[in-house]
Formats: sequence, structure tokens, C-alpha cells
Amino acid sequence: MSEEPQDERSRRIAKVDALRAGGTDPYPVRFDRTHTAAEAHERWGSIEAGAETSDEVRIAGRLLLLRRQGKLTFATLRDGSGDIQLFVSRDAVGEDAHAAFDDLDRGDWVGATGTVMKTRKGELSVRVDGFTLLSKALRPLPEKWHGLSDVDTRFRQRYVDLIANDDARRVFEIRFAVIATIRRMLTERGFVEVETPVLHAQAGGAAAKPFETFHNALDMPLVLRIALELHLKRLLVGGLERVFEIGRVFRNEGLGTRYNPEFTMLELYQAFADYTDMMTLTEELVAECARVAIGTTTVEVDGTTIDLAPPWPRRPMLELIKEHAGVDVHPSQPVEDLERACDDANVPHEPGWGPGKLVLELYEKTVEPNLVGPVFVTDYPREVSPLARVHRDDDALVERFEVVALRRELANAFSELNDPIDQLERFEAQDKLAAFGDEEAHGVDEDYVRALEYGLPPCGGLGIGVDRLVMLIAGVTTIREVILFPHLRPEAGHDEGAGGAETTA
RNA sequence: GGGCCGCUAGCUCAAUUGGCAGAGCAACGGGCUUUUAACCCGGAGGUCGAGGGUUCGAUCCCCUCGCGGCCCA
Repeated sequence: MSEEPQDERSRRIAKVDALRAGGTDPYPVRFDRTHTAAEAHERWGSIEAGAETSDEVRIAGRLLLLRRQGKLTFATLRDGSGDIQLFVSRDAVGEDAHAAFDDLDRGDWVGATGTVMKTRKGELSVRVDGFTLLSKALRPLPEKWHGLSDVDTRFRQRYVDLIANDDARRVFEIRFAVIATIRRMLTERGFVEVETPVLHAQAGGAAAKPFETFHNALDMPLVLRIALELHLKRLLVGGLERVFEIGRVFRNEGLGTRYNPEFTMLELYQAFADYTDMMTLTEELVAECARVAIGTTTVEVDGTTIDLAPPWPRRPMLELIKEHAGVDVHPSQPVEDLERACDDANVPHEPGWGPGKLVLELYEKTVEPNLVGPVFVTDYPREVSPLARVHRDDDALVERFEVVALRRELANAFSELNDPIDQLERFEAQDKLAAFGDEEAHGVDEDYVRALEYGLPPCGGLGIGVDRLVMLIAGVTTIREVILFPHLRPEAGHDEGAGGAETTA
């Protein structure tokens, strides 16, 4: 290369060409390794500073840092388990190989063979006697100290975020641990994991606006699911007594720090149980996820610390409204009285809202923003809970709870409604709301009612927002931090100029 | 949807109340056989988010747009 490429990427492409010309494949097919970095630390971590072993290892990873020091080069190599140092001495590898090593770039994947040693300063290292370039990186890594901090780039190029930012890896390790713990605990309790359809003919199971799509061969519109609920309960009709699904659901809402249009829900259903059983299960699940993922049930988000260890308080919604808003309400009261209660509490309301909606609004505006939790908020108005069983002691309410932790809803659960006639009536009430233009209300799911007519055993059901659970345990405030590839607007192109700006002159 | 803020070298950030655009890291050249963000010396590197306007002159002022952040609905 006589010409010096200016730009880093073209410089490295030239390097790739030079390597090939010299007979080195910059993208070879495989590498046999004997130890991960973590395994090496485990086995040799306790040898003395300055100690040399004759133990041969083959390790592989990405070069994160290079400290070239003339005839001796130190490199920090990272694999999926952690970091380990390479000690590359010219005397050991020879002049050519040492020069070739120094020609590597931060970001390259490398396999190395050598013996295990510890430097005088006590850093466990591999004294390299040979190495192989495993994959040449063409783009430079972000700054080694500050990492990558541009939020937009972090989410768009999550691969770079994961390389550069320890905290990004930490959050996702927590996520992986949470999901694995849920699976393990539920499996241990006799639940089976199932997969139900994502494409639905009709949205249902939650109040949300669906995404629409189209099936060409069937020549019909379909929607992406907004909940897992109705299919899972059909399985209980079929005789599966304990089922769960960890699945993606899609809701056609805005984008932002709290919302991603696709997110992950855990839903589970247990025959012969009710919502009090779901409370116990929820506490145990959440606390165990925290213990496994971060080693404690104490979590801190945004400066507030809470303890997730069971038991959590169980507080009826109406009681909480009385406590926080100072009004004594009940969904059996006349609408006018409830509207007045809202006015007294400074809660805006719209004409046409039923008593249940008014009570729920009072709760959401006056109570929820002040609930540190974790707390079970129990016994919701019947009108706003079309899939929950009427409360055993009060037929204006249903047996339902939500978990609130740090002012956010974390879980939602019911004693499930299994009376097909009641269910049909509730669906019909929803249908009316939809007819009045409520895009979050959905109509009658006739097949679901037919399923109930075959007999759904009494059961408890629980839904947990997995992303929110991970946020809580990881202590982060935006959902985008816990989703590997959050939805973003498309990257700006170069063509799309501002067409016709206004002409002033 | 509204308000405010941001967008400058590959990365992290400065500066210019309108007059040749700066540092650290990375990269490049040189030195260095126990470093840990290695260090020392040297020379480079820019469509200042995009487009338009005002001006002798715009990264800076004005307008439009894009993307992101925070707050509000």
C-alpha cells in the first residue's frame, strides 16, 4: 500500500486485502478453544503474581484494548464470559508474528494459544505463542473510556452498545435471568409452556388498539394479538390445568420512553385457583426473579428503594381512593354522585362514562401516581373488567388485582370469569362501547364464548409485563433499556430534504 | 399533538455575543519487554443533522424539515 487511506474503514479494507494477499484469511471458518475467560480465571485465578505455568490453553474473543509497548504487547480479550489479558512478547512469538499482532485493531476477533501466567502486577494472562485473526473488524470501536453514550445510536446499533457499555450487558443479563427464572419456577409448579397464535381474526383480552395486517391467501384482514388471554383459557377448557406463555404482544400506541409497540407478556392460568392464589404466586415469582437476577429483593429505581420480599399489602381499590382522594365512592352509586366525587378530587371526566369508569379514573389519577408499593390493588369495578369474575361479596366489583410498584402497573390478575352467559353479556357491553367509537374496546368473541359453554374450570389468571418487571429489577426508567431492539423511527436518509420551504423574498 | 433542549472529527465533549473550527481517546508515523483508559514525541483528520433565508461573510441569527431527549396532554 503506497497510498494512505484517510478514512478508517477504507484503511481497514485495505488491511483485509493486504492480509489476503499475504495468504492470511481474515475470516477463517472456525476455532477450537479450550477455555473461556471465566473458566481460566476460575482455574488459574489464584496463582501467584509473576507465576508462570506450562498449562496450554486456546482462547478466543474480541480485542477490546491494546497496550503496545515496543517488543511487548498487552491486549484485553473479551469473550462471552468475561475478559482475559494476552501477553504477547516478541521473544516468544517471533518478530513477524509480533508485528502482525500489533497490526490488529481494537474490535478484531482473535484466537490465541499459549500458556497461562500471571504478570508481576497480578493480572491473569495468556503468554501467547500463536494467534489467529478470526474476524476482521472494519469499523472502529467507540471511545474506550466513555463508551457509546449517544442514546439514539445505542438503541439503533445495539451491537455496539453491548460491546462498549457494561451497563447494557448488565441489564440484559438481568432480563435473561428473569425469564429463565419464570420458566423454571412455573415448570416446577406443574405449568406447561404453550405457544398460541400471534395473528388473530379479532383483537381481544385487553383494552388496546391493535395493529392490522392482511392475509393474502385468505383475502382477509387480521390483527396482531394484544393479549394472550383468550387462547390460554381455551386451553383450560381443553383440560390443561396449568398453562403459561411468555409471548410478544402488540399494541398500536405511541412510541416513547414508557411504550414500545411490541412488548413481552407473561400470562398464566391455573385451574381451581382464584385471585388470592395469584397474589401469592405473583409475590413469589417477582421476589425470586429479583433474587436470582441481582441477588437481593431490594431494588432501586430513580432514587427510590423498595423491597420486593413477600408478603405485599393487599388493598381494596375503594379503600385506597378514600385514603388518597378523601372521597367514599362505590360503582353502585349514581353516575351524578360519582361525577361530583371526581370534581371534588379534581379529576377530569367525560360525559358518557359509566360508574365503573369514573371510579377507575379516580383511582388512576389520585392513587396510582402515589403508590410506591409493591402493593396489590384489589377489587376493580365490574364494568371495566370484562373478563373477570364478579366479586363473591359485591356484585358491582370483580375479583381482580393489579400490582403497583414504584407508581407503575406491574401485573394484572383475576379470578377468571367462567360463566358463559355472563361473559357474553360483558362482550356485548364492550361491543356497544366499540360502536360508540372506543377503539380499545372489542366485540364478542363467539368462539371464546362457545369454549366457555363446554366448561372452563374455576381458575385464576395472571399477566405480568416482563419488560416492566425487568425495568424494576434492573433499576432503569425507560422500556427501551430493557428491549434489545426497541422500535425507533427509521434512520434519516440523505435524500429527504425539506421540500417547499416558505418563500419570503 | 404541544413546549423546551440537543445534533460539531470514528467516539466523548469544547468553542465561536457573525470573521481561517478545538481537546482527549481512536487512527497514522516514531520511541518503549510487566502494561491496566499504559506512557512520551510528531503529523493528520470536519458537508459543524439536512435544506432554504438574511449578510461582504453563517457552525453561530431567522424559517422549514429530520432524528433523539425531557416535560405536558
